[in-house]
Amino acid sequence: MPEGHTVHRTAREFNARLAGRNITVDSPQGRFLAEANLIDGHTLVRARAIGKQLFLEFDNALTCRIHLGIYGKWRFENHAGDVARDGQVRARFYSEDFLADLRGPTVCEVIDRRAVKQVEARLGPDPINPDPKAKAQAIFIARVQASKTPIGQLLMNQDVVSGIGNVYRAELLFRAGISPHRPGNSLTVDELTALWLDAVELMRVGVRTGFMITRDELFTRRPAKADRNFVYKREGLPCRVCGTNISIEIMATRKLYWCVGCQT
DNA sequence: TACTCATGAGCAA
DNA sequence: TGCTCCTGAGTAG
Repeated sequence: MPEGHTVHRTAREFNARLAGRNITVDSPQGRFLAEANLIDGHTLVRARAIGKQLFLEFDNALTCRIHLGIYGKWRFENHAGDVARDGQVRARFYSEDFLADLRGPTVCEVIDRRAVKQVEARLGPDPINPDPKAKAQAIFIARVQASKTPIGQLLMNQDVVSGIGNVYRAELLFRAGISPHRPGNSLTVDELTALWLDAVELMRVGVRTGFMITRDELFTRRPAKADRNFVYKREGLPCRVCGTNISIEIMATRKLYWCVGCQT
C-alpha cells in the first residue's frame, strides 16, 4: 500500500528491528543478488524515508534505495528460520530474529552517497518529515504556483511534493474544496498553505494508524475501508457532505475522484 | 482458471 | 499518450 505514510512506517520498523545489527541480505528470486552482495553482512546504520522512497544506509557508505511502485510489498516475520517461500522475493533482509521480504518493487538498488544526493535533490518536500518545516512549505507553494498544470496532477508529481499518491490527492482536494482542474498558478498562498498543513496532518494520521483515514471523526478509530474516505473509490455514490454523486475521470493516467458540488 | 485492476513512475514517440 | 516494469487480490464464469 505504497503512499508515503507506509514507507515511513517501514523505515520505523527497520530502525526498531534491524538498525545497529549485521544483517544478511539475499535475493531468493535472484534479480538483486549481485547488488545484495555489496551490503550482505554489513551493519544497517539507519533507515529513513523521503516520500515514497526508502533508504537503508549501511556502514560501508552504500545505501539500498527502494521504491515500491504500484505492486511492491513488504512482509515482516519475527523469526529468520523456516519462512514461507511463496511469491517472488526480490530482496530479503534478516538477522537472527527478524526478517523482511520485499516483492515486486519498481526500484531496489544499491547506490553510493553521491547517487543518494542526486535522488534527494530531485524530490519535493515531504509533509511527513518536513525539514525544516517552514522552508518545506514554502518550496511546495512556490513549485505549485510556478506551474499552469492542474493541481490534481501537481499533487501526484513527486518533484512538487513527496509521498502523496492517488488516494491522498483526491481526499486533500476534497477537504480543501478545490477543483482538481484549477491550474497551480491560480491557487493563492492561503489555499496552498491550508493544503500543505492538511497533508501534514492526514499523512501523520496515516503513519500513526497505518490507514489512509481522511474523515476527522474517524481519526482515532479503525474504520472499515469503505468508510475511511470522502471521495476515493466512491464514484456514483452521494457525497457525504452535499449529496451530489461523486465523479470519476482519468487525470494523468490515473483515476481521479472528486465532488463537483463541493470542489469549485 | 482466466481475467481485471491497483495506493507509481520512467521512457519513447 | 501509450507502453512497460511486475505482483497479488478480487471477481467472473
